[in-house]
Amino acid sequence: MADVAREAGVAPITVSRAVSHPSQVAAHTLTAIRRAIEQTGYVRHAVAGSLASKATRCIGSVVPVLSNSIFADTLQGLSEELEARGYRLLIGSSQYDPLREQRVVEAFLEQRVDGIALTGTTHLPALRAQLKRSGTPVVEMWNLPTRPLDCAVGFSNFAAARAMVRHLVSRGHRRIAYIGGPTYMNDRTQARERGYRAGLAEAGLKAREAFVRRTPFEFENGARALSDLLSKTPSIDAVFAASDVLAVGALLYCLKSGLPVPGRVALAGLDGSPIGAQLTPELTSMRFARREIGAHAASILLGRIGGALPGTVVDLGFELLPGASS
Amino acid sequence: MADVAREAGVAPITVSRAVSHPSQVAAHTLTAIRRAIEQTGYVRHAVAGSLASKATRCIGSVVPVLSNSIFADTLQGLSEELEARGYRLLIGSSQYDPLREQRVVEAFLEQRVDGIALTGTTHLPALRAQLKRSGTPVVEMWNLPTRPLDCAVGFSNFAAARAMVRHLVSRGHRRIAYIGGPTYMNDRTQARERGYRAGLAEAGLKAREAFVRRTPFEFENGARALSDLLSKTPSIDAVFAASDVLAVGALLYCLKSGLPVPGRVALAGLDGSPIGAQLTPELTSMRFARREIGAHAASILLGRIGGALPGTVVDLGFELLPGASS
DNA sequence: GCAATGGATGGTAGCGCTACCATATCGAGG
DNA sequence: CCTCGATATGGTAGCGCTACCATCCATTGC
Repeated sequence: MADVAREAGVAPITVSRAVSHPSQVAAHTLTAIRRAIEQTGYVRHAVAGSLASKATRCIGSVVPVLSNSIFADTLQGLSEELEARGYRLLIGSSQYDPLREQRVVEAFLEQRVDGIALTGTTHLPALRAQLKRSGTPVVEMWNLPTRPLDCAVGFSNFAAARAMVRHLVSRGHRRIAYIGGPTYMNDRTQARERGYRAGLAEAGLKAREAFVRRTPFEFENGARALSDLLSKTPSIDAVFAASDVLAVGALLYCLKSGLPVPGRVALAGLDGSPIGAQLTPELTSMRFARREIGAHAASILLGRIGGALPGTVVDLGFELLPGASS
Repeated sequence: MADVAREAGVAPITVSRAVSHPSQVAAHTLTAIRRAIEQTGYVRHAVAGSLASKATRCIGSVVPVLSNSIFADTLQGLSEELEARGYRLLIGSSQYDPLREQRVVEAFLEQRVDGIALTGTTHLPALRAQLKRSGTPVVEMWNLPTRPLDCAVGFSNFAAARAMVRHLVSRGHRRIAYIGGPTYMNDRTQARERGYRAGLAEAGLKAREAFVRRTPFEFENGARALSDLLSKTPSIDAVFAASDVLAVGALLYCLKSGLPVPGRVALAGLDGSPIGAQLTPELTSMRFARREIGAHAASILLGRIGGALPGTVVDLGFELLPGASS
């Protein structure tokens, strides 16, 4: 930077301003500095800048996994919105493990990110304490917390699951089984399972533990769970899979086995994934505002960085996508 | 840090060592410092550390998109390997736009990442120059460059595509159409298309432009392209889709339309995506070492940071996954 | 015509850490 | 007993930038 300043015939501080706050520098000075930067091949040292300004212009985000495209859409929304405002996005994955989540967040705090976006509302108490102590703005995504850490944006996983069960009931199904993800430290999955039970209760149906399967989010597991349900409890007439990965796996299993859907068993998912819409029969699912969750999360964080108060909770709702599978 | 030092009764530099190079500090001192850190709630300031040590222990990576799980696997491999060695991964997406790739890399260089992992071997000349000038270790992934920027790890997209055409020919298909991605600044897609033509030429078949479709990687586009091919050139007996997203879209279109596969038209993809294996008929595809590409990229970069010379190029090959769709 | 105003630029100090060298301490060996 | 080397700890300087205040000049209003 000293080189650039010498080359342009100005003080280093003016170069700094030309790079970071161009509006505060006269047009001709700016031109001279830009040429000098070009000539010297200067690359701004963001690390030094962050240290001096006490702001990194980076936001850290934790998602369970990258391989599930539902979170990819949210990250895309986050990233685009942040980039437009001159911020960068750091991404970490927790692999659905709260301890890994904590470690990723600790690394973010060491990097002094200006804000953090977490997936879900269940976090280790130690992590909650660390976040509070650090004073870093935080937004929880993909569910509505009863007690937000700071801010949140998402939808009610409980209500979405209940609505899907209502839909299945309205289609005349009564013996509705459930395939969902593991519930340990996963508020979204827990809420969906509770929504399933609530939907049954509402319709005067009783929830049977024999109708419930919990398994990691992989196509094969959806297929395996359905096959198991059909053999152990053949009386079922519908399956609600609380994730499209599992639902698609189940549906493909039916197609492979020649089981009519919804003739033998009706199927419904959640998440509104693109692949479900391509299948025959089209998978009944639930659309969530995946991209918008990210975009809103970005806005909320930037607002908080700009001085807005914590406590914002945004509900983006959901939309039923009825398909021929139910 | 000064607080911690006072609390533990040592000099700040000893605290620094306790955090960064614990082996150089006596056991009892370490214990005292650890307790002091606990008590004061000290969080290491990685930004200041990076400035002083001239090393950020961060690697930047650019992928075309996050929503395609094939790159997610590579990122997972990268991330795990890096974490195990105390490095962190920054992720940026180019959206298949070389200008965006350049901007993402520029941001990485400003952050002074210790290494960069790029997807593909086609980059804007300005970017190549910037990377050379910066001296940052770089590894190109997912293809074998004729002229590597620095190091590379991947496989021959050309040979993989040609092998798939050979497979289709061996199954008796002669009028083989092609559905691939847009070729602009995308070396993988270009190589696959060349592989397709080479495979045809080898078998004494001539490549017809009317048999070729180029379209962005979305399920719907695979379906649309196949439908278009079947109506405009109904004589085709096989389609090679140079990406599983397009191939799955095409296969689902056949299932929906009641077209027998491979009876009416045989189908083959590339990428070995999990969904293709779940379909009926199972999609013929090609497995690439997606995770290993990332893991190797990490090793190579860390080697370069440790002083290894540039020029390493690793070919991880590919494996044909014959399915019932061809 | 002169103070008041505002825009452009510069000097200085310091962000929090670590590299480098210096120093202190201890036990082993001659 | 003294030297030597190994291990543990400390002092100092500086990484490259920006916040803060000061300065300077041109313009404006009365």
